[in-house]
Amino acid sequence: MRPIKPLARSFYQSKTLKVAEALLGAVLVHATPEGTVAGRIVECEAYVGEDDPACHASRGRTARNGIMYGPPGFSYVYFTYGMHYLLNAVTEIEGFPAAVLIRAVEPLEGLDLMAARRGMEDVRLFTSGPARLTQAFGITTAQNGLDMTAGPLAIHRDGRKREGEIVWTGRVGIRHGTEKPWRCYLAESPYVSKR
DNA sequence: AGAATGATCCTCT
DNA sequence: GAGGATCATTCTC
Repeated sequence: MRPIKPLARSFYQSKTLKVAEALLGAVLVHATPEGTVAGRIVECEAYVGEDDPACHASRGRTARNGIMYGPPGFSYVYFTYGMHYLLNAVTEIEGFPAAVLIRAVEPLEGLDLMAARRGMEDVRLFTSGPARLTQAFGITTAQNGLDMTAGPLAIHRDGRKREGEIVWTGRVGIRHGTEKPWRCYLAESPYVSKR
């Protein structure tokens, strides 16, 4: 009943800010042998090109950030703080490094599996943060570089009309580039990460 | 307020 | 190659 068709590559091959806003309300799905989990995206951030000081590509292409230089619609998953994985969707044309960080989703399917992976029962804390959601979804660097227009990790358009107001603020958890209002979220959602 | 915890990258040899 | 700073965070104290 859920979303059937993943968002196409053309959706991602667009201005990153536009993609970030359009992803609000879309549904992230991850199918694994353990089961399938799904959640509605309620918070995103844009990281745009080598001139964006907060973007991993700000110091040029490396082995780690190479995925962002590739074609749009692929996953960019990286490990940070010695314990956390963060999920991005690559945007814009091939050769231009940019991506949208998925910061929070509203749990829709696979709640039991999310609880098991998170080791807690509070639904509000399952996916309300970029590292929380990757843990709940079972996403690690094993999922880096996957084509999200097809396959086990994908983002689907939600059939429903998007409800609620969209808010833009500065990005969270970065040192440089905090003045750019490139974080967007659904104002009414209780699953937005704090701050 | 600070610890946890390790991959990555920069700056030297 | 080795050493050290830096981290798109979360949880607990």
